Amino acid sequence: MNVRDAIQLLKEHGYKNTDKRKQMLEFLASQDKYLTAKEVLEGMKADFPNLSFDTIYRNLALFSELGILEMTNLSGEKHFRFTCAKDEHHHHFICIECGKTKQLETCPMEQVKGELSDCIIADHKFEVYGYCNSCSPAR
Amino acid sequence: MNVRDAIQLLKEHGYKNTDKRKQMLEFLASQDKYLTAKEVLEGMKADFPNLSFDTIYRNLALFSELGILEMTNLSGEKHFRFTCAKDEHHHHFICIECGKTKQLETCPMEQVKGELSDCIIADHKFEVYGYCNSCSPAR
DNA sequence: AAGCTTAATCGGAATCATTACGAAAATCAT
DNA sequence: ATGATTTTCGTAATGATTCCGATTAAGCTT
Repeated sequence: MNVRDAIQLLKEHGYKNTDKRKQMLEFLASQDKYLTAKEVLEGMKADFPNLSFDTIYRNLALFSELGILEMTNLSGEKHFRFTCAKDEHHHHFICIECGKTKQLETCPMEQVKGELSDCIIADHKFEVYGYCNSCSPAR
Repeated sequence: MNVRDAIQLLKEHGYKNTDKRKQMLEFLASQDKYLTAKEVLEGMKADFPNLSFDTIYRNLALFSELGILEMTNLSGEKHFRFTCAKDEHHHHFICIECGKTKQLETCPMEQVKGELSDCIIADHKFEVYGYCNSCSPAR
């Protein structure tokens, strides 16, 4: 996924290509981390001083639906990041300090299926939190 | 963990044993699922019609700190459940329909450590969502 | 058992994230 | 350029959670 693909995807689904959407996508693509709606808004203030929260939230939700963004809930707040280049299913390590993320190879679902043979599995969440090599706590 | 142990734990830490705390613990212990603050409040309305949200939230947070409750964030809302009898580290399957939980044996952290040798791991979250055997979707 | 100290609770207001909505502006196909 | 449809703005509404001053209750001391 990249910005061009994302815009193409929007068009294919009948959504319009606006300056704000393009800018949002570019901003999100430039950050290798999960961002809150507020952080996205602030990252765009320079170019669009009157940008509304409605626009941010509506587009974040839309982009997530289309698979352009990945979404997760961190301490009660929605966070979004541009979908990783690697298209396969994956999980993340997330740095508590700087927010940077790292894709993980491990997915425990194959192993867990045996334990849940009597259940219908719909979804799962696996995330690892800690300090990345740049942020090892200096204490 | 059971209600008696929990009350003992409160005392050891200098917290008082109130009727409301006891009732909250009993209610939570009686439910094998994650509950929201509101659900706890409603479960106690019969006995304490004027119970305040402040009391619920304050005690839920306290109980979690002391390890009496397990907490997780489900679609943006805090949910709490009485700590499972099995004291070892574990994760949960959570039924989307009825909310009932099932402990899992699988924990992917041993496997993932190799991938994150350059990071300091502080925490992780693993949850599986789906339909339990009583709730297989009737469609 | 009464008094005292401190913690717990109430009731309601404040905060924060998120969603909703009518009016105005922008996009895209024609 | 025109018109139909989306998108955006500005702001209000909602819902969960936290905060706070005043009141009440627990548990210790005598």
